[in-house]
Order: sequence, then structure tokens, then C-alpha cells
Amino acid sequence: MAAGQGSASGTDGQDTPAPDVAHALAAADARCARAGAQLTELRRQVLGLVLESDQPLGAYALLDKLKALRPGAAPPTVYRALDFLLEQGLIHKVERLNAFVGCVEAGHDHAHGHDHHHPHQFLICRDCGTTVEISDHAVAHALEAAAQRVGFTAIQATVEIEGRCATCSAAA
Amino acid sequence: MAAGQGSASGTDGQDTPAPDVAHALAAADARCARAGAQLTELRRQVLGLVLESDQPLGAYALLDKLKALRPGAAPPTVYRALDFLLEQGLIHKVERLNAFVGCVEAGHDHAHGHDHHHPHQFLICRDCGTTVEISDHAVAHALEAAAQRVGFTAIQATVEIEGRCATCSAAA
DNA sequence: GCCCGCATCGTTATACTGTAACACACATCG
DNA sequence: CGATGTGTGTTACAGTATAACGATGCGGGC
Repeated sequence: MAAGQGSASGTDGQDTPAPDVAHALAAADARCARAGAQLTELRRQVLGLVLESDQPLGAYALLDKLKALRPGAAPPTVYRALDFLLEQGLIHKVERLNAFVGCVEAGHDHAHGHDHHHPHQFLICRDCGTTVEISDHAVAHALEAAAQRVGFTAIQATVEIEGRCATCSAAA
Repeated sequence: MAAGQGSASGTDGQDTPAPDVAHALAAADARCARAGAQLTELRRQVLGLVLESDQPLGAYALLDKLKALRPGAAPPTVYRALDFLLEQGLIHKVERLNAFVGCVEAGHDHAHGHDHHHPHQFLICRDCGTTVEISDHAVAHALEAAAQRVGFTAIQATVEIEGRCATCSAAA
């Protein structure tokens, strides 16, 4: 079993045995422990699959991968795990793609007390589809200010910028 | 032709409850004319339905309403119209709700030359579900700046802020 | 007039995304 | 032991969106 981490399924040229993933999983463990949440085997597997991919994965793509580890997996299997991971802030959903990515800050060890969602934004390249997560505080502040201006109390923001990444810009 | 739309009546042929809607439709006409696009009867009907609603409408809710005007309407009927209206910037999609709203700026008469998408943001209340569109330039600039900081060329941004509207905040 | 290409729309079928509902296993607690 | 709560397996279904093909109508070139 446990061979699951590295050579996923001949994805692309990049075959990362990913010590990053192992580290992120350990951080996730600590985070869940602090939050009193259980990072079960299933949830860890799903998180691992999301983290392994450098690009957003749809729920059913994830399901396909998960089936290699859990033959009986069905849609609710993966959706329940995803819901948990979203609640814990370990992954984010890219609404425009109906897909999920590991959270860039999940690996950071914050002082306890900061266990919730952090502001984040996605940059999605129209040409190559590459999706990058950033966490820009100026954007967060602008959003907060804009909301307050109309008496709205912001809790969480979905920000997804579509455009052209540096690589594709250079190519064009 | 007695396809009533519920409220307004009495006026001859035209069955438009809101003068806002009529105005917006006229503006849409002008806009499409300038863009060399055809605002056909179907598209105008769908746009009218979206504009009539003060809240986001899902494609199938829209389809149900459209069936009153066009018995044969099917999913592609409404999706094609929505695609056109999105391209023309006459409506926006709220990704988190899989729903569509009329564009707040579509009714404004801009100097020609400004026929494309404008920056916009949605405020979605968790309690009452009310969705409001704003167009905050500070947010737009912050997004642009954040993107440029990583060499990304922004073309269009989806911004949806979830939280509590003024009314629901006051109630709580 | 006639043909052709194009955009629009009708129609059927299907793919993709997400949930409801119920059953079972196990752990904790009185 | 029974009761409760969480996590998971399993079946079925709801909701969202698109593919594919046909029919119509309109404008341009012959």
C-alpha cells in the first residue's frame, strides 16, 4: 500500500516524490489536532491527492484517483472529504473551474488562534490553464473597505482573476 | 399573445412591469447595435427575465419562466442566450450560486468605445441570500496591482464577497 | 432566380457536478 | 447494555451544462 505518494500515474514530466506533500500533511495533522478535528485516513488520502497535483482537480478526477486507493469510493466519499478539508481551510475551491487546490498557507505554522480561512486569490491563465494562488493583503483590504462602504460585513471572499500568465504573455 | 407576466397589464402590447427593464433593454439594443451583435427576440426575452428578477436566477429557473413565453424552450435555448448576454456584458454570472444577474452598468450610457466588461463585485448575504453588485475601482486596482506583481496580465476578475448585509447585521 | 454560407434556433440525448437518504461500524458515555 | 455521535459505504437522484444534428431564415455572388 503506502506507495501512494510519488509516481502518481504518469501524469506529466514532473514526477515529484514531493517532500512538500509530506510536510503539508504533517502540518495539516497539527492543524486538525489544534482544531479538534480528525484528519482520518480517507481525508488524508484526498488531501494528499489534491496536494500532489500542481493544478486544480475536479471532484470526479479526484474520485478516479481515489479509486486506486479505495476501490469502493463513490461521489459522496470524495465530496464529504472535500467539505471537511474546505472547512478546515486545508484546500480551496476554484469556483470557475469547479475544482479544488491545496491551500498555499496550509503548510505555514501559524501561532494558534489563527486557524481559519485566510484571504486568497486565484490567477487563472486563459492560455495554459495554470492556476496560481496568491494572498494579497491590499486586495483583502480593498474588498473589506468596499463592503463596509455599503454596510456589508464581509466574512469570506472568492477572488478569481482570469488573464494571461507571465509565461504565456512572453510567448505571445 | 396573451402571455401575461403577472403584474403589469393595461398597457397595450408591451407587457413590461418595470420601466427600468424597458430602459435597460433599450440600452442593450444600442449596445448590441454598436457591437454588431444581434439582440434577437429570444435573447431579449431572456435578458428581460433576468432583469425583472431582483435576485440571481439559475439557468433552469430561467428556463421555467421562459417556457411561459416559449413552450418549446430547452436547456440549450437558455444557455445559448445566456452565453450571448455574458459575452456582450449585459449580464453576469454569480459563480457561487450558479446563477445570473443583469449587469448594473448595462443601463448606463457610456461613451461608445466602452463596450466591454467592466469590473464588478458581488456581495452575497449569508442570511437572506440577497446579492448586490457593486463596481469598486479601488478593488479593481488592487486586483490589477496584485496580478502585475507576479507578472500576470489580468483580463477579467470574478469577485464574490460572502457575508452579512446591512439589514441582516442590524437584525442580529 | 438559384445556390451557398452563416448565424440562429429547435430538438434530443448525454455529460458533468453535487446531494439526499439510509445502513453499518465503531467509539464514548451514562 | 442502550444511547448518542461521527465517519464511512452504498444507492439513488437532483441540479448544472454541453454535444450533436436538423431546420429555418437571411445576405451575397453567380
